[in-house]
Amino acid sequence: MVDYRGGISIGAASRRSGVNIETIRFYERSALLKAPPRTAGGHRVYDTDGVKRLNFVRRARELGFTLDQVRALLALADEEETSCAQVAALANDQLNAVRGRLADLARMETVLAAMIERCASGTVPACPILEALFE
Amino acid sequence: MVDYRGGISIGAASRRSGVNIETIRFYERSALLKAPPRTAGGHRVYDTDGVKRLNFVRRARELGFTLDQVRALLALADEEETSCAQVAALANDQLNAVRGRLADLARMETVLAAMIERCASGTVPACPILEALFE
DNA sequence: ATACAACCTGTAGCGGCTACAGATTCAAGA
DNA sequence: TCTTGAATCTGTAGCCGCTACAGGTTGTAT
Repeated sequence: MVDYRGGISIGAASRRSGVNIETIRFYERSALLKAPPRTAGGHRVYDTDGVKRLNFVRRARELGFTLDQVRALLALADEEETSCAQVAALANDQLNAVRGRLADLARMETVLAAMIERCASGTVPACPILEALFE
Repeated sequence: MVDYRGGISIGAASRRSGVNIETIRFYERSALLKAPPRTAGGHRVYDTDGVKRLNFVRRARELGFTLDQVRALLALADEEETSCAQVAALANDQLNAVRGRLADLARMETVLAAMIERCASGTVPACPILEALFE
């Protein structure tokens, strides 16, 4: 009864942030999030700030930032004078990485579509897809 | 001198196929490739067919097929009557997966670019990127 | 014969989770 | 208050697709 007062359980924090319970614990182990206070019985207690951070991590992850980058972003967010330039630099790196992957996938799409097209249209003896892979 | 005759070493096969030596051994362990014959001393010996298969795997991987899919493709390639339809089905699955990932990345690109744009243009008090991540 | 590159096996690590097992604690009803 | 049953706890292992060792053995050129 002297429990969770004010705060919420990890399950509730998970529901509110959209971050899996196991993942929250994993983030804590990975020093991505600092360990929250505990109830007398040892259960983690989260407050609104904790949930905010979980949301932050989830959104950053959805944008493809690595855990290292998220750690860096969180550190910057915690500084007194937020240096927007450093944040923008990280975001720019990530934008470039995303664009690189987009280009890769676009190439893959083109090749796959062409292979399937060739397969559907022709009445070739051997499978043109396998042929293409063997070259 | 009774070695490698006809065939080539794993290093040569690696160079010719563009597949890392360690990765070749990993593929063998993963039952993706069957174990090649050995020299008297135990070194792997590859022939042109082996190199062909390595190239096949590399190309399939470059198109984003999982190792399970590559295994399936190789199995289909080894059948007497190659059922092109099954191959095409696998390729289609992969095309859909690629398109899904493309859509995800496109979304990520849009959001990142918008965040950076906002950061560059405005002379806002707090960093707009961090704000956006915190929402 | 010697040197040294290339190869061998086995194991462990990466990132980013996810999935247990087995023990404990919490909250609600009787 | 007692009892259930859900939620939480820790610790460990697994997933994919490699990559990187360590420590030992072969292959080849001089």
